[in-house]
Amino acid sequence: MLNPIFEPTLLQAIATHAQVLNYNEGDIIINIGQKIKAIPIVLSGVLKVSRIDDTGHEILLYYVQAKETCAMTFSCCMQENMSEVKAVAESDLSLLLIPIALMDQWMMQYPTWKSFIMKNFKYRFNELLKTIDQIAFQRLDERLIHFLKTKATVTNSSLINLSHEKIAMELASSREVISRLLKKLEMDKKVLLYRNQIKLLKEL
DNA sequence: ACATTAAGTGATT
DNA sequence: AATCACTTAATGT
Repeated sequence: MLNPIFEPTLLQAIATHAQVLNYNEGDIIINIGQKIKAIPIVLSGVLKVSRIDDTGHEILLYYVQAKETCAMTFSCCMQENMSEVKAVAESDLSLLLIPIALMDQWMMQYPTWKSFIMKNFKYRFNELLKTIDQIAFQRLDERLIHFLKTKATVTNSSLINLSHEKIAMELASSREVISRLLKKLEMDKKVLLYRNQIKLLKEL
């Protein structure tokens, strides 16, 4: 599956050094403060990366999808640092784990590895800028709509199985506020609300 | 039928 | 926009 991305010799190196791990939906892959010992590449499924503040508030940073890797890992792994973020399996997930010890060597040895890392870094950085923009400049209702939309694309379904409480957590807001915003969206025929479920309508 | 959890609402900061 | 206190509705046992 990684064939078109990496050169043959690198694929061999991956085969001998990397391991594949499978996770179930909801599994915590890494938490804040844990040591990072490998670079994860998503083979299938979706990985959610978020930050947690000291009072337990959570804020969604981005999703990592198939053939992508988590750029935060790079900034952490250079010095064998602790993770600054929390990563959770958003769906059933299959990860290719590459020991960080190989990073330096591979960067010099394999051009396709280097460009893969660079490409991901750039993409991730842009995603982060987007979420910063949202938090800084957009109102919460716009953030909520954006969240619902990306959630829908990520799960490939317009039916979102989340409580208002969970959504509030992801957006670092509170349940009541999310409930009221969703209620407005429902009035505008943008969504349908059920218990633990939200149906997105095409008007959104 | 009852307990538990999700969602809705008004008031307050 | 967040928090509190309270109500109402849905769901599990």
